[in-house]
Amino acid sequence: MGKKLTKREDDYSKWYNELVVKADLAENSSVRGCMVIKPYGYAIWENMQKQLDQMFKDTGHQNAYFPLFVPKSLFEAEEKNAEGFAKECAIVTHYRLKNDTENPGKLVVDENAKLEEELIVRPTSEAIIWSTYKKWIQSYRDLPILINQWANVVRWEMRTRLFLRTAEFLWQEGHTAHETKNEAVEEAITMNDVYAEFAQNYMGMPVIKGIKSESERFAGAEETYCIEAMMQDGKALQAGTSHFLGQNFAKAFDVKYANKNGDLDYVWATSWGVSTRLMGALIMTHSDDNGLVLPPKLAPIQVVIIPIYRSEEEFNLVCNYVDPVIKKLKSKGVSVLFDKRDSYKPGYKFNEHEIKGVPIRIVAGPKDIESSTLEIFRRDKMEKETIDFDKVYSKVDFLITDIQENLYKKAQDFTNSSTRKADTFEEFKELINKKGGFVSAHWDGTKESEEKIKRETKATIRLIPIDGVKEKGNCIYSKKPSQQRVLFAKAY
RNA sequence: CGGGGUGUAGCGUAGCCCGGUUAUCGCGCCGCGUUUGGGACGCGGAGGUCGCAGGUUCGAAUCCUGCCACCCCGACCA
Repeated sequence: MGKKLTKREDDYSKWYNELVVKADLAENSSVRGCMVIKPYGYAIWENMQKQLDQMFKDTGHQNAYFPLFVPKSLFEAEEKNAEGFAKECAIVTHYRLKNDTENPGKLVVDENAKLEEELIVRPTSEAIIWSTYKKWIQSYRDLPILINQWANVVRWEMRTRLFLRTAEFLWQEGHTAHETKNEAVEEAITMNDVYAEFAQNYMGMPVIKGIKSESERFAGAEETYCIEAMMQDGKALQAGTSHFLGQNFAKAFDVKYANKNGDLDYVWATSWGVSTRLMGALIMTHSDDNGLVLPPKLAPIQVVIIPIYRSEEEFNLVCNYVDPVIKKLKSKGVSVLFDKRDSYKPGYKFNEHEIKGVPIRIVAGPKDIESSTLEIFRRDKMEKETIDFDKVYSKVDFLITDIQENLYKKAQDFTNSSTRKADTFEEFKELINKKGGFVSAHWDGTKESEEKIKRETKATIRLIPIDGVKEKGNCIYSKKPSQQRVLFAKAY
């Protein structure tokens, strides 16, 4: 496994990359900007998916699937949306290859197979979905439409990074249509709350809820709600967004419904999404120099059991000893791995599972059989203790809850201590450059100030807090009056 | 697309400035044996178009030219 990881500030991105690779989550693929998610990483994503999917269903949504390709004419229908994504689109122009007559064994694009109309590989699905909704919606009786899709999208980013920004990524995107503005706004807020709940209760990651400034808003949205998290290097990460789209897409795709009075009106829309970026957030929130640290609720393996033995007889004794533990934990829904590989020594296994972030480790050997005990270890605090054999079930129960809570609390404390107030631009620059983290400061609400602050400090407005206290003050940049503090940070 | 850097075994690297036997070392991999309560050890073994294409030279990983790929810093972004 080699040398230890180090989370030094100047080495943070190296630390992150090594962590992803060593923990066996993912690696760069041979395709530009794309990554391979390995089985262990995918298992975490599946746990996330499962939970989110349930939460979407609990809020009345259904899953569906729409095409990967978006004809250019549909893509350009909503102008702001199209403009926002135009610079990062993969485009299908041909549909056939042929043998290269000059280079035997090689293929070239068949110029005769040029498409009449180019197909855009979806960077997001509003266009293809709204062109479909047009056919589905005629009356108020057809509303609301509350649909989610699990899919991959492609955004041709200049610079990519495992999980945080890849050219292709997996995500879910919800697309809803409503009769009234209020209903749509409420939907967008509800889904942002769902994301926040998921992040905090399942990922153990504290987030701050807010709305985006106009310049950070999703292309084509009237309002973007978001959750933002603070990473261990003091940079912020946008973890999820939920957009109130107004009637922009309804107008672009001419989606009207007859209301109860028989009048035609455009429908109101929302869209919302989270992606495999959440994996990056999870990694950067909890991990330490010993490797990944996973919250029990999302860990593919919650408990790993490692046998200690010298001979086959001893191995069999240990197997018999832990067999009831494995069975009972599994019957209680705990995910258990009995690591009986003979090709690795215990010390190697200890480290491997620590790097992979397995929350709880149980070790059993001849000494334990003799004294009716087990050794139990918790990854978050790196502490081990010896417990009575009979206490193992209640101990595991306790640890699953306690580790989950402890991780959240630790991250919460970090976020709190990384959030500071600034009242002058000098103070602001000092905090952003020396300490990082969130800086809470007054802003006059203009694009100009926002842009100038960004240019001078590289910090952006991450969000205007939803739960924030209203407090009058003066913009740190322009000194013009402001009604509320907003959160700035350098961001991923 | 601008600025900088790097390409040598699956991974990480030495050698390059100053050309000269069979290209260095570590990890990993394979075999045998001893080991197994915190990343084992010994012995043996496999694995290389030195990024690609030209050029200079008796001779190129090393010098020259062109190309390609990747990484980092900007701009762009979930």
